[in-house]
Amino acid sequence: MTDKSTRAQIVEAADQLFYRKGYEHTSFSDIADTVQISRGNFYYHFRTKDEILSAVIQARLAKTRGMLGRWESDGETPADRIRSFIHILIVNRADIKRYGCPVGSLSTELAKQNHASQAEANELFTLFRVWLSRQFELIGCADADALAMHVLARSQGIATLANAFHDEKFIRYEVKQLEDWLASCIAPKPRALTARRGAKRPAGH
Amino acid sequence: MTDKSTRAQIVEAADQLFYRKGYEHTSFSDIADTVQISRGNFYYHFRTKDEILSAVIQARLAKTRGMLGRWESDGETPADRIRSFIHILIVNRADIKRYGCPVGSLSTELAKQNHASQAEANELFTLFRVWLSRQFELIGCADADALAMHVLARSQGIATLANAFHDEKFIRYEVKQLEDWLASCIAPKPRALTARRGAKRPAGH
DNA sequence: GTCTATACACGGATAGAC
DNA sequence: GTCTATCCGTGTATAGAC
Repeated sequence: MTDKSTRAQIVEAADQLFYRKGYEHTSFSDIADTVQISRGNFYYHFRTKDEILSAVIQARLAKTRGMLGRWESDGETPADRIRSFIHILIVNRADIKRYGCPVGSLSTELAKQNHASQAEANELFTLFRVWLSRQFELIGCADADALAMHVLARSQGIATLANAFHDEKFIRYEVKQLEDWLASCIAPKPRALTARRGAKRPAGH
Repeated sequence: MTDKSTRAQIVEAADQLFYRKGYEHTSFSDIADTVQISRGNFYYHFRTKDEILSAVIQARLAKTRGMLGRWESDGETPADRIRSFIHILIVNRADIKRYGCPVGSLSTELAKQNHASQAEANELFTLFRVWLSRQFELIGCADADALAMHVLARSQGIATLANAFHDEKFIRYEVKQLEDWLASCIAPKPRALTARRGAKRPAGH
């Protein structure tokens, strides 16, 4: 199974490079050099660069599903799980500062190129969106999806500016703000932000 | 002055294309086709692609300074001016949905490429940052710069997700949230978010 | 299954004619 | 000031040897 190993190595190397240099800015040579194979050789494993991208996205999707599953089982409460999500900004702060958010920056790049894998890449966002939305539903929030999108947007903004200004402290500060927002959001006093209509927990879907 | 006209046309075309397709993804041919000149010709106006990028950024800086100046004179209060900033998300919602934020997406792309014009591009962010910060200072907020960064980050996040999900409604919803946040932020009740220490208005700088 | 050799297209860049 | 012709590097892709 040297084949599988080489293929996996290519995907892993491409994953890193696409994140750090961007998809288009990464060349076949870049990948080949990292994996220590000749350029000609790895066309045996992938026919086109697009195929590599697709494999990379699939790998990221699988990895993300695993992570969400772990948060699901580890987190005591839905609020804890949402905090797990917010906390990745801290965990990955060094990379975010240097390369931005892997999900957001890829999505942005592919959107500009009208790339075929655009939809595939957005699945990553959707994964987080649906997962976050379910947590907010469990808490009993009315506009669970809107809240999920809000958390996603805040995270993206933090990553973008931390990257632009190369500022880790900013991440810590804004993460704190976001955590405070979450706390006030899930335990609303009489005068809540959203029109409170009690916890609606749809059965299906 | 056909020279100046052609040069201006090139910068304008490049500006559009860099925004819509990204810097690297835009080729000399793309620009030449738009301006209706041959590829060879426009080397008379610019020596390298990087020079075009630099000119584009300078043009955007000038345009932005003009816009900030207009907001400055048009807005009655600092809060009005900040609302002007937030409101560009609405004004440009169609473009943002399709191409994201011109400032953020360029900054992200250049960061990944370690491009020489990275710092130049970030000046655009700084322009907004300093301007917003001054408005918050005028209002009398303690952490004016942090608030400015917060507004910038929220805006970036909104643009990124609106672009990924091709969703204009999301922009409207989040802009409303941001405006509400601003209102609560500049007129804090006793239990304010930040440790209130009264309005500190530094004279110098 | 991995390598070398090679072909092809394209983008960036230059020289020189008009 | 604009064009054509051309060069070079490199990203992409294939064929075929080992």
